[in-house]
Amino acid sequence: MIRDPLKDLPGYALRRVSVAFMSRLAARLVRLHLRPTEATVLLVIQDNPGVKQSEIGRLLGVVSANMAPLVARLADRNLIIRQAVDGRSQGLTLSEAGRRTAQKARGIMDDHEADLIAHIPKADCAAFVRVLHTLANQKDN
Amino acid sequence: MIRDPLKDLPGYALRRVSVAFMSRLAARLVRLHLRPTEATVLLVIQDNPGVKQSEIGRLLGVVSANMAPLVARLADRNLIIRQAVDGRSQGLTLSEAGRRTAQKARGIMDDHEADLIAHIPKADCAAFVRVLHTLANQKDN
DNA sequence: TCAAAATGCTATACGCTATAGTTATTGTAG
DNA sequence: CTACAATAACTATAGCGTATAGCATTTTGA
Repeated sequence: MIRDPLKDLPGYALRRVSVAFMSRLAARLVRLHLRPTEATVLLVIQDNPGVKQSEIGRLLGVVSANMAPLVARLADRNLIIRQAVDGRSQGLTLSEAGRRTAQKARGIMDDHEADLIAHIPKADCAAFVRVLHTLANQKDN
Repeated sequence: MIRDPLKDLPGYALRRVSVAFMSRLAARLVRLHLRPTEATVLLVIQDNPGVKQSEIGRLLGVVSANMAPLVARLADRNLIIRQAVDGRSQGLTLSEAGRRTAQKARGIMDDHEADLIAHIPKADCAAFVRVLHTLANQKDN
């Protein structure tokens, strides 16, 4: 057995857990031909009809350069509808197909979150979630 | 303010925290011209002189196809030395320069981990670390 | 001894991230 | 009202970590 110098680094464990978690989520979403980020964008639009893609980007921490092709893909698949709200920005809404897909995506993501929770010892779960939210809501750059 | 349907998903928070954490680590390591994975590989070699790259890959969860160019880069920079242990595998050791770099990398990573810990409310820190290790050591694929 | 496993490798692709730079529109301060 | 700054959407490009497929060689073990 070889020594593991990263054994005791919480940050490294965080990274490993996140990667594994994300890859499982991606595997579940292939059924809908959605990438994880695409799915999250669909959910945001579902909850905020008429939202602008720049607003979604700010919320999710996705720069506009990456929002553009992402939104274009969803529009090309007729999952969302773009309607100009003024000369430079468009409001995004789910199409009928988009609503169905978003609903399924929500189910998948909820299941996936439930799986995560299920693997956490009950006694520590609340603290764990609390810390994650603390860290996530820190203006960490 | 727009609604955030991901607000209450711990898994999503996990992902965001991990990404932010990694990007800060990467920023700190540019000084050594090391990527995060390269730094972790250096540390593993430092702690396990003569280790084979296949062993490192298994430990860190990096497939051999990705270990090959990674190790080649470190060797090209004369940070590590490859010595054949048999016809197909090589033992990896740090060079003098590699030892210096690994030492600095360890310092950076320790500081980085300390920063993470510092941002966690003390009361929940132990539980948080416990959960991370639980999740990390689950056979999650 | 011979087939299976292991090792290192190339080529290639995907997903998320980022920066730089463009065009057009809107907002605002003088 | 004009000039300048900010906003929005976008293209092009790149870096990093991840993955699969396939290959040549060597070692192992039934």
